Formats: sequence, structure tokens, C-alpha cells
Amino acid sequence: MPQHKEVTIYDIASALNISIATVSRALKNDPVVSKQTKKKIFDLAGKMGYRTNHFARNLRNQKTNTIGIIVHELNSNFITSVLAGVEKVTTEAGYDLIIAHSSESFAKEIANAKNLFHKRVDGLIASLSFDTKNLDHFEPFKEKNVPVVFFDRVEQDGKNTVVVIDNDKSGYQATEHLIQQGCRKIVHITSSLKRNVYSKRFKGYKDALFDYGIPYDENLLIVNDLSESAAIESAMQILKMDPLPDGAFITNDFVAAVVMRTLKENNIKIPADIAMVGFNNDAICTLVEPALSTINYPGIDVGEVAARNLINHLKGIGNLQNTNTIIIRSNLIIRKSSLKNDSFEKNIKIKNQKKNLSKIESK
Amino acid sequence: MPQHKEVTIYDIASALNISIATVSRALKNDPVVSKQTKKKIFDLAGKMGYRTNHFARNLRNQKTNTIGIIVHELNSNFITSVLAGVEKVTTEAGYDLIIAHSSESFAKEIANAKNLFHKRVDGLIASLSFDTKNLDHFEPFKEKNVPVVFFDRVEQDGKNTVVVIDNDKSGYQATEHLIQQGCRKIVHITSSLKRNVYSKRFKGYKDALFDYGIPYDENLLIVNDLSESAAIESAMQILKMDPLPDGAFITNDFVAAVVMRTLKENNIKIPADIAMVGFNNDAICTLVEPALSTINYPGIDVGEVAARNLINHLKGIGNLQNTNTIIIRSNLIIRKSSLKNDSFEKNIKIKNQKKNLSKIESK
DNA sequence: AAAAAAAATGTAAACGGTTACATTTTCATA
DNA sequence: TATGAAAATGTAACCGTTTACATTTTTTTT
Repeated sequence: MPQHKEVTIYDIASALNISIATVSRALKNDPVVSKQTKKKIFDLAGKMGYRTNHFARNLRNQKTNTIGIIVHELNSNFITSVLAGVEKVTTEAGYDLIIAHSSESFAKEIANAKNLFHKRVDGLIASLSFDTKNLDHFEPFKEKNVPVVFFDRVEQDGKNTVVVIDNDKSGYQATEHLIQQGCRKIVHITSSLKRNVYSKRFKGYKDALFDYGIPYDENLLIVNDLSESAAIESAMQILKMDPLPDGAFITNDFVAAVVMRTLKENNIKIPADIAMVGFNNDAICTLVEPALSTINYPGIDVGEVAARNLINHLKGIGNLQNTNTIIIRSNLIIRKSSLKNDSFEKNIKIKNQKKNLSKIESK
Repeated sequence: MPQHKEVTIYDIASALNISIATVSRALKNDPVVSKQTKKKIFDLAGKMGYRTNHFARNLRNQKTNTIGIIVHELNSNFITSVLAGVEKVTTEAGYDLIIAHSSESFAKEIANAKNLFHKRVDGLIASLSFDTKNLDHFEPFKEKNVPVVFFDRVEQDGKNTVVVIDNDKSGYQATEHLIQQGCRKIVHITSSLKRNVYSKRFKGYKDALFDYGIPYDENLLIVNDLSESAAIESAMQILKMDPLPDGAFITNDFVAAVVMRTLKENNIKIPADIAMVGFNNDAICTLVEPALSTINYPGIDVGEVAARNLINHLKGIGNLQNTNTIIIRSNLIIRKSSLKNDSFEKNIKIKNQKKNLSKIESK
């Protein structure tokens, strides 16, 4: 198999009998090179199939023009839209993007961080895996002054820049909505409370119960991973409760959908017997029956904001050091899975006039 | 903001008073370096926070150890599992992976190809976008002898190595199953017939109709993109048919789910009025009601096989030149959305004894 | 203890760009 | 036409590795 030799600026220079410096400058469109020379160089470069050697350039320039992103999984609408948002901004700004996913494993997250560190990304965006224990693997970035922005699953210790929604409030809203629908025994299915997204939603859940005078019952808290089998187990656990709960706030739409299916298979009526609210506003919400009420978590905005802040920092505009927490708008979307009675529209409308917090999807 | 100076092998060498050659060799674990020297070097490298400069190394080695993958979208179970399969193999083999997605746009696909080409990936894996017109943008890879493997959405012109399922057979099986359920007027909703996945499924559909003596009716073919709005339109088109069709073979699970929802909203009973079969076996299949029959398209296998062949080729084991088409096993999964009568189990069992083609999921 | 072989280390030239600084060419002006 | 400034181009060092080849050190053999 013949290996074609790569064309370099040396080849172009000697073919045109000029210096490599001029070729280099021309290819970067340096205004100092004359129009005619530039044209000759561009034409020949095209003809010879020249391509920049990024390694030589980066080696010399000491920067990579690359942003890394570590996500905890790939297969959710939420993460996909975060990626879309990040990509939009990085592409516009002329940065390359390397996507790594940890599949919810701490070990893989460490490996990814190490890899991106060695690849010398100029900046990093990350969401923590399910079982991440600490942030030691991000220390090397800080030591080398490589900016890191966390989103969604973050450690809110005040030391890091994070892009999040108000999980506290969202949990409160979801729970409050169920209470307003008449629920008094509300299950909360969530994931590891070590991840602060989940602990804050849990806090919102408890606060809402408290504000409405409903005692918190720890038997109604189900902590689980976000797998299908775990979701089925959670549903089974609900079925064993006596009396049955009348509401469920579930921290993930997919889990909510599986729980709902399992409950329905066991002749539970949704929302009549148990009203449900999920989280994220994934595509499945409107495909399951009844359509799933949820918290809209706009991934694209999260991605755009995270990337924009990172890049501004890199370009010297704005400074991440001063910006610790960026909160993205989120909102409750009410669908049939949580509507126990018909008078809901009136109720909600009155409420909205006061708070303007939730969004109704009629029909 | 102080820029920490990077540690290089020069720093290590001069600190230990040895040559950079020895340091370089030690860091690569070259057996020619003595144990003690190696230990000293590793210890110091760790202490000083040394990290390999990939640019210098790649510049010198003239290879990147990187595989690129271009996918037509990110948010489907299928693509996600392909990525998982690819990643498993590339990681094991010590290759890095750059993921690019074209969002179904030809222009973005070209941009991605160009980018990965300039990044000098050692090999490329790709699935074509919805409206890709030609493969010119992959020519540069061929010219430089960079191997390219296509999967899923491919151009089967015999010139490229492709990893696919037998779409022809799958389309046949799906349609045959509907016919065996008693369907005689079967709609086929699909995407651009220029993409050969879809044209082959369509061929399978027509062949099955023919074999069972059902004339093909072009009014029952609905070509659309794979968006939610397009799916709703397709459902509306079905509703306008008189008489209504009694079966639908839809080339994508998400689209099938949306169509099913829209039909149900219009009081069509699934499967009694219209039996449905989707394609891919995405997670939604078991979340919608009734559960969606589908063709199981094992993305993880596709990804693994594509990556394995590519890497073997790069390592000189096996040769892609000789391997044009690799076919991955796929199979029909029967669920409630396509079961018109109760005697199905008997029917299917008899059929399976003969052909062993389909897999029943009871319950 | 000398000679030969093996092991360990060192020297220096790539790899392909970028850019400070130096030099040459072009051109307006005196 | 000589002069100087501006424009265009050239020279060469540098970025941090790898590795063929050369040299030194250690070990084995006689």
C-alpha cells in the first residue's frame, strides 16, 4: 500500500521558488503578503492537496484550540441537547470539540479527564458521573490554569463555576403541583443523593411538603439508579405500599415512563390513583399515556451558556473566576399524568397570575 | 494569570543529569532502559507533573492514533449504541475517538469530513446524513489511504466497505408479519429513498406484498423526514385514506410512536384497526401503548464490527480492500402493536420452526 | 586481566509549522 | 536620480518528541 507523502509548505515554497515563511504567512492570509503571491500559493496548495499539519502548528503555538466535554451518558434528550448547544457555540468560535462520556462510571470519568488533559484541551466542560466520589481528577486542569465549567451534575462547593437550573425550586414546584392536585401521599423516586441535582430536588420536595403541612415520610423516598430494572423495582416498591401513594415525583422522565408502565400493568390508574411528574422534558413525555408532566430542563441553553462562558474566559472577555454559579431558567410543564381533576385550568391560571412560574400545555 | 510552563523531557533530563533520549525511552517503557533509571525518571515525571506533548509526538511519528466517526444524529438509541460499540473497541486498541455529528445536514457532514481529514484521523467511520448527495467529501481520505468504513446509511456502490443489516430481508419480515396478521392494506412510512437503508426496506416491503399476492399501491407509500411534525403529517395522511389501511410498517420507532399517538387521538385502535411495526428497537418501544413491534437493529454490534475491521486494517491484520459488505444479524421482535388475533402464538411458532427468523417476546 | 559481548546511555537530525528580526524590493518624494 | 519609507520577502531559531547510529559502561567469557 503506497503511502502518499504529505505536502508541506516546503514543497510549495520550493515549487514556487519562494521562502517557507511567505508560504506560511500566505496560508494564514497574513495581509503582509502581496495579492499575487498569495494567489499563486493558494492555487498551488489546492492543486497539490496541501493540508495544514495541526501538530506542527499546535506544537509551535502552544495551544490546541480544542474544548473537551465529559458527559455522564449519551442517550438522553437532555444530554444530546446540551451537546448541540455546546457545539453551536464552539463551532462559531472556531474551536474544536472532543466529546467523552463516562457511562456513569467514576473510573471512566477519571480516564476521560486524564485523556483530555493530556490532549491539552484549552478548556473543559463536564457533568459528573453517578458515582463520582471526588474532584481530584480535575485538579491538574486547575494547576495548569485550564478553565473547567461544570453543568447539571455538579459539586456546589463554591470553588467551581457551574451551570445549573434551580433544582431546589423545580423540586418544590413539581411537588407543590401534585399537592395542589390533591395528593397527600407523594412518593419521590430519585438517584444518588450525593449528586447535588438530586439532593436539591429532594430538598424542594421536602420543603413543599412542609409548607403545605404534610409530614415528610422517609418510606416514601426511593433512591435508585436510572436504569430500567431499577425503575421496575421502584414501581414494585410502590405497589407494596399500603395504602398506595396518590402521587409520585420522579427525577427522570425515562424512569417515570417505566414506573408508569409497570403501575399500569398492575391496574393502577394514572393520574386517578397516582398522579405523576417526571423531570427533563424528554421526547418520551408526549409519547407515553397519559402524557407525562415534567420539569422542562432546557439542555441547549445549558450547553450554550457553559460554552459561551468558557470561551469568553479563554478570549479574555469576562472571567470565570468571578462567576461561580449560573442558573438557567426551567419550568414546570403540566400534562395529563398529573391532572386529577377537571378544574385544573382555572386553578393553574390563578396561580400563574400570581407567580408566573409554570407553563400549561393544554390539550 | 500566571501561565505555568510545561514540563518537558528536557527538564527531566537535566534535573537527573541524563540525556533526553533516555528519558524519552523510559517514558515509553522501552526495555532497553535500566530499571533504576526508569524508576528515577517515572518518579520525577510524576512529581514535576509531566505530560506527553501529543503534538510533538504525532508530528514526529506521523500518525495520530485517532479514529473519527461521523454520525447523522445523536439522539437515538441506535446511534448511541453504535457509539458505545465503537468506543469499546477503539479504547481497547488504544485509539482515541473523535465524534462528529452532522444533524442530518449534507453541509455539516462535509464540514465534519474536512475537519477530521485535517485532524488526520488514522481511520474514519461514517453514516450518511439525510440529504447527502454524493461521497466526494470522502475522496481525500481515499487519496491519502485513510481507510473509511460506512455503517447504516451507506452508499452500496461496491466501492466502499460497509457494515449494515439485511434491510431488504428486515423490510420483508416486517411486512410479511403484518400480512400474516391479516393485514391487506399496509402503509409504509419511510424516509428519503435515496438512502439505501430506506430503499431496501421499501423493496422488502414490496417483495413481501408481491409474494403474498397483494398488489403494491403507491398511495400507501409515505416518504417523510424523521421529525415529529413529519410524523404527525403522515398520520394525518393515513386518516384521510378511505378505506383506512389495516397495517403500517414504519421505518423508525420514534416516528412510529408519534404516528401511533396521533392515530389513537383520532380514535383508531392499535392493533385492531391498524397493526404497526417500527424499526430499530429503541427504548420507547416498550414504553408506548401498545408496545411496539419492531426490527431489532443491534447498534452495539454494528459499532464493534465497524471499529474492529477498521483497526485490524490499520494494524495490517485483515484488509478492508477485500471486505466490501459486512452484514450484522437483525431480527423481528413481535409485540402487541401488531397482534391482531389471539392465535398468533401458534402461527408464529409454526413459522419459526420452518425459518427460525423471528423472535417472539411474549407478554 | 584482557577481550568480546551485551546493556545502557548519548548525540543529533528529523517532523512541519510560526515569527522576530534582517534583508531586499518597490515606490513616492525631493 | 538619489533618498527614505513602506511593502514584500527571507533567514533561522524554536516548539517537544523519536530514533538511527555512535559511544560508553557493565557483564561475561577465556
